[in-house]
Amino acid sequence: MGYIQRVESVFEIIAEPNRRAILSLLVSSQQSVGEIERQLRMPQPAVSKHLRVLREAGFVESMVDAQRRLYRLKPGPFQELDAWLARFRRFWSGHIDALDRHLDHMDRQQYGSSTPTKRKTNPKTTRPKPRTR
Amino acid sequence: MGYIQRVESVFEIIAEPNRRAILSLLVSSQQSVGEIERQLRMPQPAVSKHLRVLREAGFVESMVDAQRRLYRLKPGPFQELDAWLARFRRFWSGHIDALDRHLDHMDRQQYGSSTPTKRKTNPKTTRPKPRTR
DNA sequence: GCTTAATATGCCTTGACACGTATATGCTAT
DNA sequence: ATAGCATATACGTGTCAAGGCATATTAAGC
Repeated sequence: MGYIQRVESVFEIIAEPNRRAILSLLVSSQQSVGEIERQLRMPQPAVSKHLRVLREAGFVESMVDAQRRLYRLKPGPFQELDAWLARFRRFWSGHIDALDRHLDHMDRQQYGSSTPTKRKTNPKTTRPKPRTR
Repeated sequence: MGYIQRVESVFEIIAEPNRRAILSLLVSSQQSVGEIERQLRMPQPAVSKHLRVLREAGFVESMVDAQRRLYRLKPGPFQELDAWLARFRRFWSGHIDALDRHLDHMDRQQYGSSTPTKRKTNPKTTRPKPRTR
């Protein structure tokens, strides 16, 4: 962990499972490093390192309590995540019409979410020779 | 990119900036690989690889159109992200009372979100000798 | 058949990051 | 001052994934 202030995006921060676990712990109430360490069965340096990343990214803030540090959530990055998600929310929330418009924007053909190794031959679609480039 | 089906979490998927860019592109409408390649100025193999990751994670689905593949969004993973975020939503959305309750759950002391290298001496707090462990 | 366009995949390299361990720093009470 | 607890940091290491490049696959038109 060098001295260079790596500005990681909020997305990279929450990509780490242990960091998400810490955040989930802090939802109930603020916790000290030792409490987090015990509840998550995680070595103490790991907890401190993750907390540092979370703190520098604005997810948490720390408070001095004798020898301990109490950590609690801060809303900023969560709002940022929510703002990003909002752009995609029209695809599922509320009514389905936005999704539907998107769906039959094209004639229904075979859709698959897995690997498209075997392709169906599609003899009916006659298209001009591609010269797009 | 081996044959092993690596089940990455949705969080790891959207941690990649280029993948987020692709998802943002697909918000407006479905796009072919070539269109994404040109708009994002990204080499084609990179686009295909990211699309594969997104497809296997359920973020997008592909549709055959002659030699091209049209990709469009799928709602599932976004709902999953939204569900995770919902647990933290009480910290900022709606009324502030939930946040406030959390705030003055402890007496206000010095809070800082940056590195706590210099600590203030806190002479008033007299505590018993720590014997927790 | 061949050629070209469109997309997918394989291989290799490189860099970032999480982890473990040891150590440093800070605080409190005796 | 000294000891012990709590937390932070430094260092070395391994792993994994993104990027670059070449190549394979598929489709369409000649």
